[in-house]
Amino acid sequence: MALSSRAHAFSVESLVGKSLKRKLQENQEEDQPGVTETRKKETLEISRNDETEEKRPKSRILCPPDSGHDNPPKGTDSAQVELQGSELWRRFHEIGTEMIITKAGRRMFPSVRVKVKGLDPSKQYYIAMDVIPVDSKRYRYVYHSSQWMVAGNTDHSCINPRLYIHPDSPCSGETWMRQIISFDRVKLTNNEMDDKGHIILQSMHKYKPRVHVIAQDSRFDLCQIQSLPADGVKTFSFKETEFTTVTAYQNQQITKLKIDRNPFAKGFRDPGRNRGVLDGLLETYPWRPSLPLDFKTFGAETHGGSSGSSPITSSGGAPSPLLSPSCSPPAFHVPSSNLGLPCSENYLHSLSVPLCYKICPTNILRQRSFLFSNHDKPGSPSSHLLPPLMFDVPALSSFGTSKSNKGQFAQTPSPSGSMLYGFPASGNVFPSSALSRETLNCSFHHPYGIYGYNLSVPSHLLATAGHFKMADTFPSSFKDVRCNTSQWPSTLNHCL
Amino acid sequence: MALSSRAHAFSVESLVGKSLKRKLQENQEEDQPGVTETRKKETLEISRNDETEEKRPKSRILCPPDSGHDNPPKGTDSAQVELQGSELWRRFHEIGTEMIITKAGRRMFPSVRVKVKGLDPSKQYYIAMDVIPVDSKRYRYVYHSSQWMVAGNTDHSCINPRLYIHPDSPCSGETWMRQIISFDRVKLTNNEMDDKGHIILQSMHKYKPRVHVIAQDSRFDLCQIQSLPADGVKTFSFKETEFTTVTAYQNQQITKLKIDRNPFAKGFRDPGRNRGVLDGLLETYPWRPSLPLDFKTFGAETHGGSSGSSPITSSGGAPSPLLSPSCSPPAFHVPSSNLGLPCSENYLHSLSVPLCYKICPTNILRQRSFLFSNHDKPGSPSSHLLPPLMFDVPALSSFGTSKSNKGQFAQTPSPSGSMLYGFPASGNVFPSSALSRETLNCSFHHPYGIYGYNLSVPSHLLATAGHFKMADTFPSSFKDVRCNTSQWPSTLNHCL
DNA sequence: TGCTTTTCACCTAGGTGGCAATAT
DNA sequence: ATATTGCCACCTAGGTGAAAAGCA
Repeated sequence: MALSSRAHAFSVESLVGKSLKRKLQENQEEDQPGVTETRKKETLEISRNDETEEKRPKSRILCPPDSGHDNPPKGTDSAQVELQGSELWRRFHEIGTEMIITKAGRRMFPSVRVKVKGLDPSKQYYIAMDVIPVDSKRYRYVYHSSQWMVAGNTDHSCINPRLYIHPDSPCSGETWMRQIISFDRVKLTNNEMDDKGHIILQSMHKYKPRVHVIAQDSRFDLCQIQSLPADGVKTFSFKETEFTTVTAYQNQQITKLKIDRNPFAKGFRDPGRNRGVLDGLLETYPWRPSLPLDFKTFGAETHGGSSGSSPITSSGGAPSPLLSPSCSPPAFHVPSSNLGLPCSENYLHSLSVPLCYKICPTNILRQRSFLFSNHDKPGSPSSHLLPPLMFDVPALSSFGTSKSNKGQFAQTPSPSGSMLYGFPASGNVFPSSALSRETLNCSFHHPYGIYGYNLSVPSHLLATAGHFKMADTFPSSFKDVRCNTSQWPSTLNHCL
Repeated sequence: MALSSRAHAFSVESLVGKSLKRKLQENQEEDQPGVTETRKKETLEISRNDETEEKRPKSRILCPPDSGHDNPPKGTDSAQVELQGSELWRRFHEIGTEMIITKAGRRMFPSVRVKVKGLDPSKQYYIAMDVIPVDSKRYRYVYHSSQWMVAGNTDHSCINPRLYIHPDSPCSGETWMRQIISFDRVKLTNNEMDDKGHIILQSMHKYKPRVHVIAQDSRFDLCQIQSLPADGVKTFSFKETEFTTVTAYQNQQITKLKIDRNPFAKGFRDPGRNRGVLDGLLETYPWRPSLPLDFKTFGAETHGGSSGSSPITSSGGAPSPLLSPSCSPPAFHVPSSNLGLPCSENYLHSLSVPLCYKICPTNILRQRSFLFSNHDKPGSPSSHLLPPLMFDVPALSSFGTSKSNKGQFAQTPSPSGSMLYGFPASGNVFPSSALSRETLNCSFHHPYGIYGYNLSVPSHLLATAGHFKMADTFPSSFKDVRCNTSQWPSTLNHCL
């Protein structure tokens, strides 16, 4: 790896020394062969919680700092948020996380990814992120001591931080809870005049991202609210996500870790090193249920972003078959499917993929084909891993797909696709995947529209049972095809 | 350009001859220097309408074939849909449009893009697309005659076509009408077992895309509807968008036109030809308000996709400063801004960009900063050209941006970004851009969050006036920053 | 003999850190 | 003496048609 000559001159040796010590400790934590993924996670949680606002042993779920507040929010009372990829965050945090900010805007790496629990499944929520100053100090990196030192004061009190509303907002609690909520696409800028909606920060300052869960007032139509309720907001932050803003990396350990973990920086990786290829795979496959290969290279250099591949078991509700990776590459994760198929090699970072839905192959299933609609943008782009309701809905397209469909998911780029046989309806139509499976009475042998989306697949639509009576829609003259739409809904109602 | 040897052997000469004749005609239509953009458009409309279902001279707005139907839809009665990029479609249609279908799914080129009028601005609509058979024939391309011949019959009556719901759905009529509604990301497949939501077609058949405007029943909460109303659907189709499905191009004129017009096929363009570079620019800048350079190369080969650069004036409401290109490259268009700045060279095809909003630079504007929310995913990815409500909202960030912001828009990739100072609210909060401008009392000198999105920016959120009282949100101890959210909404209500 | 599938080079589009030039 | 900016090579990710191979 090419290192900044300046940084090299001052701190290489001390940094490397430090780094190695930490690695040894981490290996002890993370690389015990007999420890289950979950137990490893818990171990990490406990140690991590030493730094978080609220210590909850054996759980990484973080209660908001303002819980029990005088004006208790409605609809978010029991909300819990857990940081995903906390191992990677922690590794950066131990070194002293730096985030580059540029005029044009720079993504965060790692990015903030959370899982939310305790929401009312039927309520609508906004989820948002902002970045607030950790203190009022300006910092300066001292190379010879490899430390950040206070270099002055800054008054942040008059700065209104920009709030980044997660693009899937608003969305039902159920849908939010089924997803990994990712803020991958947030960009940081030092341009005070930024007009691109990026989060504006000052360089050489310390900041901390926050996540807000905001209840949508149910009295208002989702599309007609004129203002938000005065309550119903719960805020979460994580100590390990603190970072110092820079315009160029100061600590070369940070540089090294970024290069190692961020797939977009792969070009700077040292090809001679042990990791490299396999680590890249790990980042590409942030979550893989059962391939032992994934963990082969979990040596001294791989744990941070990838050892976290240990799934996080959802604490509320049924354990999800699609679990979150501990690493937080900006990539979006393509769950292999809840059927245990391995992910194909797709780094679906800024992929735009059609929503997931599986539709009855009408040539095979001549009778009414079902389509399910999830109005809550289930395949939302930035929601990783956890398949939307859609994912279970699907169904009959598995017939005959064994040969052709494997390894094909995520080849689609479209961030837009929402495919229905009928009409979109509520995401709450099928509260459980079991229902849709039963409804469809189909067997599952293949992935069902498991497309991880990092892109904002703005689909708030979704599959619905439905069908076109083609015979009706095609008069003998095809010149003026008319869609007698009154045929649809009555049929659809059967499915909904 | 390398041509299929087979195709070449049979039909090169006749095809080229045909092609040249058409080009001459088209040049007559489109390259009269004294004719305004709008008039050119109208000329084309008239000739195009010769082929459309409903002939409406001087207007390319197409009434749906089913208007006046027994069961008149509610909420879509007056809906009108006009095809964008019809010049390009028409050029393909004259040759005999072919669309490649593959197992993995192939995009359409041109893609279907429409503009909708006559909606109730405050109502919610879904907009969807499907592809239906034009007839029940199977076709075969006869090289020596360069014609498609009937080769057999097919029974389509039992096939349920997949309906592709536009990812921005549901969305208010106002927002829909402000956008070019693009179906760029639709993919066609010949895989009957497709589980990726692509539109399934049979090769060597003729099809026609349709666009459906579907009224959302206002009695239901947008997020809680269980089924769609039995009425309120209006369907539109365009003769010039008919195409024959193929697995490999048959007519080399089609191949040539695709290569010339589709930026992704640029690698196959003949570098020695006149067009090439500048045509590429034209496709990259589908709409440019005033740069004469854009039209310099409108020679024999450029009209189809780019001559359409002539803006289409919105028939309903105030003329939009951001108009649609006639061409339909799969790219998404980055309007230079409604302020007349030229687009930077961005082919924002699968770009994911943060929503557009411009926020008061708080360092300059210390008083309450405004943030506007458009609940209707205004910067939606697939909605090209026409800026969402957001675009006007912005405001004060123009201070001091003159130097740094030019040519920067669209550098952002995030399909997700929704940036607020406060909370998202309804897209109907600011029914006109004038309002927001007045509200903000700011001058416009620069682009305001003009980000074209092709990606599904699933943002149905949006900017709202708002502010963080940082002094309140930052207790002296920054360890546990708490967001006393009760502070927000009351403030926001002032703005909403 | 057709038609389909696979693979490929060549594009678009954009996210990385390095590095030299330029501010401050 | 630092900090910032702009440009770059090098990545990821995916959309093209060509051409060869495969299939019926």
